[in-house]
Amino acid sequence: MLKLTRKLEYALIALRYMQDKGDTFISAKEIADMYLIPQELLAKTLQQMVKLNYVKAAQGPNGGYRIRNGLTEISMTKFMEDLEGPIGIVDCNINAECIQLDNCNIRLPINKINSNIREIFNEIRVGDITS
Amino acid sequence: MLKLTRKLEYALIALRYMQDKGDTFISAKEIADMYLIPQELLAKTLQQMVKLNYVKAAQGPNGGYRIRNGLTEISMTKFMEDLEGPIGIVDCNINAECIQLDNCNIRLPINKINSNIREIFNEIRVGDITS
DNA sequence: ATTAATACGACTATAGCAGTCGGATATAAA
DNA sequence: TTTATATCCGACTGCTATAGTCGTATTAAT
Repeated sequence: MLKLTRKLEYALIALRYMQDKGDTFISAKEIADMYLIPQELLAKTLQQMVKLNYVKAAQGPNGGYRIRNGLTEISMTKFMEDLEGPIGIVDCNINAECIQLDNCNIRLPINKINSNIREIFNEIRVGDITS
Repeated sequence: MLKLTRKLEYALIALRYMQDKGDTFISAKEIADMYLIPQELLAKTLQQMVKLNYVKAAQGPNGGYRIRNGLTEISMTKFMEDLEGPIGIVDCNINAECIQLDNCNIRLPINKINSNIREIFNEIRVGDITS
């Protein structure tokens, strides 16, 4: 219950590591070996972050990934939702295809809680974790 | 990501319904029919809440469940953890069997976030949802 | 007795997540 | 110009927590 995904964990670990390394390109392999993360999975995650313009990639030998400038300023809500889709502690927060809907007797307070959680992550920046 | 379990949803829906009905015993079937919830699953959840002394049960015809007095005052953190075990957005919040541990470079900030989330649910009482 | 309810353990099913594999492309260095 | 090392990307398999089902026993009102 209320778990983060591994992808998110791996992404944050990688970002923090790259952050420490400054401007040089770091390969997925290096990070995977360092933190005992499945390399393929981490690579895919990094590639997704390339598309999101979170990191920059360089191919070929001595290639790898480098963190984008200013990334640390974005909120965790944006970061998480970019990687994993909308945060919703129940399904109707996301797709609203629940057979209940109006009938549901806990909908409003649950929605409120969901907002609270998004708010928490809004106030945390990626840099708060990776620095 | 960051989902509540169905069990928890069903429990809250049931509690709210029972709350509205006052002192009479309500059968699992009645609630299940009303909210299109799998009856067996709801029944098991209610039975778990009996053990937790959250609700009182009466067997036989006209039996069912009744909400315990004062239940609405307990925190959502306690409620959720009683039903589903510890809240932990990552595994090391719970069992600490991670191969990383000291090596992990995001452990502290992630732990902090976990505390924040537990804090949110600490400040919400069950009655805030069921009343 | 019959009926309608809880009690409870064992079982199966599902789906989202985690991880793997194969092959293509790019590029730096030898 | 060949080789080695990296990203890129889609398809695939595996796993596990959650979700849901079933059977049987027990209880109690009518």
